Amino acid sequence: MSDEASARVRLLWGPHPKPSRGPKPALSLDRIAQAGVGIADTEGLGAVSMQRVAGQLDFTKMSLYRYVPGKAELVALMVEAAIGEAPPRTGAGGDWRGQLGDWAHRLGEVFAQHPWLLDATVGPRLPGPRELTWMERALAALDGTGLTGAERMDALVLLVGHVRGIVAQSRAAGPAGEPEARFLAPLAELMRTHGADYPALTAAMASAAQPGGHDRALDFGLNRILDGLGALIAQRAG
Amino acid sequence: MSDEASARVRLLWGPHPKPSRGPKPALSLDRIAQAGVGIADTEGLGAVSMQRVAGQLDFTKMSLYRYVPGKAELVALMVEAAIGEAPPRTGAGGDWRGQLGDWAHRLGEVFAQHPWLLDATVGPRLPGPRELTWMERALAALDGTGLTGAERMDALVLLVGHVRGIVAQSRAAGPAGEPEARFLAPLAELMRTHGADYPALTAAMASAAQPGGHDRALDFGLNRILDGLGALIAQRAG
DNA sequence: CGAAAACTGTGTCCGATGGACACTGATGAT
DNA sequence: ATCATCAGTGTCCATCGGACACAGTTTTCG
Repeated sequence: MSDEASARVRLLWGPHPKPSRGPKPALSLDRIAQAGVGIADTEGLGAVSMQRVAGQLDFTKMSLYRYVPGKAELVALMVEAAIGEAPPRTGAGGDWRGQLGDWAHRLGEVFAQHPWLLDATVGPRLPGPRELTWMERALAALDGTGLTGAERMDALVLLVGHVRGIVAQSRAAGPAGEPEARFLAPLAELMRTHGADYPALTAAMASAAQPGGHDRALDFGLNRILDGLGALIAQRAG
Repeated sequence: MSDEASARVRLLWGPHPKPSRGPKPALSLDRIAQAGVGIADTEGLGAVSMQRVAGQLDFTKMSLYRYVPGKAELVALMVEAAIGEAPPRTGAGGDWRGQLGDWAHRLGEVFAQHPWLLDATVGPRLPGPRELTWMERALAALDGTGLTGAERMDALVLLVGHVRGIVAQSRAAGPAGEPEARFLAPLAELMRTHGADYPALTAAMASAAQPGGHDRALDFGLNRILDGLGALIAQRAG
């Protein structure tokens, strides 16, 4: 109804009526989004500002406002650009477990390649077509199981929450070389001084510093979730 | 090592050596944190700025910098203040399932009361003593199960990820009255126009608009997780 | 063919943000 | 009594997102 809201929807969902008169646009939504993604990939979402993105494209900050209503919408475009095409349906129709596992792994890879997606997707926002396609794929994998629609949505939220949690943890551990010393070292120092107050935590961390890393953590939670879902599905079927 | 990092640790973990000479401080870390929490609770984390918090306490913005190195540290204090005391150990020592379920519910309540905690706890940061105590409680519940330390950590990440996911979803749905129309209505409109491209999603959403709400969604995922953990624990024991 | 309309990109301005720094006072140890 | 120490203030700055008016360019219509 409100044209501001509908403009926001149209930006992500189209249509994009191309103007007939006037000079041809020198930029495009795609180029702008890509520039933003590039900055966010290398310097984080905090480094993405209007002037920064415009500068990357050798344009003025205000030029961008001809294409994008505001920064929130720019970030939305960046999310759609970074999330990429949803993975195609894999495996047979009945193998919901394999499909969901594969889906979660691919989602984890996307988050790993664009860690700022975590920051960009907190809070209420409007999903784009690609994001909805991702959701569609996961939900379609649960077709044929006896789960209700609400349960399928809940299972999806559960999966996404887990992947996000793993990525957040892996980002805190600092795979990008040096940040490791900025958060893991102070925490290790803390455990050395206050560790006595957290016996279970110290015990768990002592044996948690294993190889395998976050892929193992992702698979651990994933297997628990899929086991739990499997139990429910089997119960519904039997 | 760096005094900037150690100052950040000392802010959350103490000690706070009180100065002998000079005028007595008119403010305190606690009052500052509480003021910030109050603002964030009513207007969101975005409304929290140095001047805003200072104004709430009838002080100048720069006064706060006598107590807090910067805004990031202020937010860290707010998180510690809002997260509250960790729940005491409940139930018997062996009832890991009941304990974890209770723990997750209490964590969900904290997030529900302070939705901005979602925004404030993205990205790498230094945990405070209360936050670590929360973690300690959950890990302690898994004592006696045959899980390794790494597995217990993974289980914790899994639980937290789920609770966060549920809170994020419930915030998007908009429990606070009017925001519902700003994100659910456009999405419903989208499903009406583009719904044909997302058959599984439309089917799931159609039956998902049930009563029960997010408590049900929280319990659904929680039960799946606990079922999955139970299967692993039983396997290790047997 | 010429004029008007529509559109693009730019320059300038604004309020608010986080933060640096020098300064004035107040206080307590010596 | 003196003086180092510390609290709160005032001023200044770069940067942020964004509003607005303007000049230049291109297409359509009279």
